[in-house]
Amino acid sequence: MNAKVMSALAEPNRLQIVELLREHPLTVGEIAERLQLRQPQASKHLRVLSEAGIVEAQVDANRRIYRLRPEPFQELDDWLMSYRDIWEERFDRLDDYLQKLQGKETGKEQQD
Amino acid sequence: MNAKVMSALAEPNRLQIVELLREHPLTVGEIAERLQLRQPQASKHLRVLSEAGIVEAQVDANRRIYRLRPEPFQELDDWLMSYRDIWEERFDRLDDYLQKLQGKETGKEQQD
DNA sequence: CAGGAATATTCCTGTAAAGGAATATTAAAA
DNA sequence: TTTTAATATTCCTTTACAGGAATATTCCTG
Repeated sequence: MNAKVMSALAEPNRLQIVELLREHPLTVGEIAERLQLRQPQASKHLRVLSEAGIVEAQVDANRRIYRLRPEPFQELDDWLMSYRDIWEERFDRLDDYLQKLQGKETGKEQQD
Repeated sequence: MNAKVMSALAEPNRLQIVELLREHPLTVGEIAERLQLRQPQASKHLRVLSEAGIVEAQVDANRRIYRLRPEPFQELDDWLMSYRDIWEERFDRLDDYLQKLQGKETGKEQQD
């Protein structure tokens, strides 16, 4: 997984921007308004999201219409899939591991 | 989605810890060794991960065996699913939106 | 109980990043 | 061409956080 994507999403306002854009693309001004942000901060956050590949802008004269890009979401999904064993709770190899640890010390003595 | 989870995963070392733990639970010392971290830094990162609910420790006398918790991964998956329209690239409502923008201005004059 | 191993915590410092305010840029409109 | 709207950028300040080093804590073992 890409730490840049994660850190872009780590900021609450940016996460909210992404949630907003889930509905449909929006201009900077609309994003700022809906999220009660000042325009410059909105632009800055959008820049970070953009550099992380999470959003892209379509230029429409004066305005930029921002929308989500699918790639990071696909990557995130791929990454998550590699954890399927864990989050489906089929993950109980702890006992095995404890035994392995015991194994290293065995040869000395065995209490219960 | 929980921004706390995201920001916990935003730090590269912590992301690596999670990737390590995907295989199986590990002690602090082992994590530190494999990731070339000093023990205190490993402990600190594990604390952050722990407070985000991403890992939990099982106490084994002197040592703590850290393992992943399934919940954040499930949440992440749920969150991601709400973006399915986007990351499956079925997301092309931009045209609609542009028309909506045009609509607001229509009534004054219409150039192409 | 003394010593040592594994881990956590604290204190310090440097740095990155977020918000505020002001300003630059670009394109349309008058 | 001046004005205005939309957006981006810069500068400044404050704050959060990561790493280093030292130390505290806990538990085992002799």
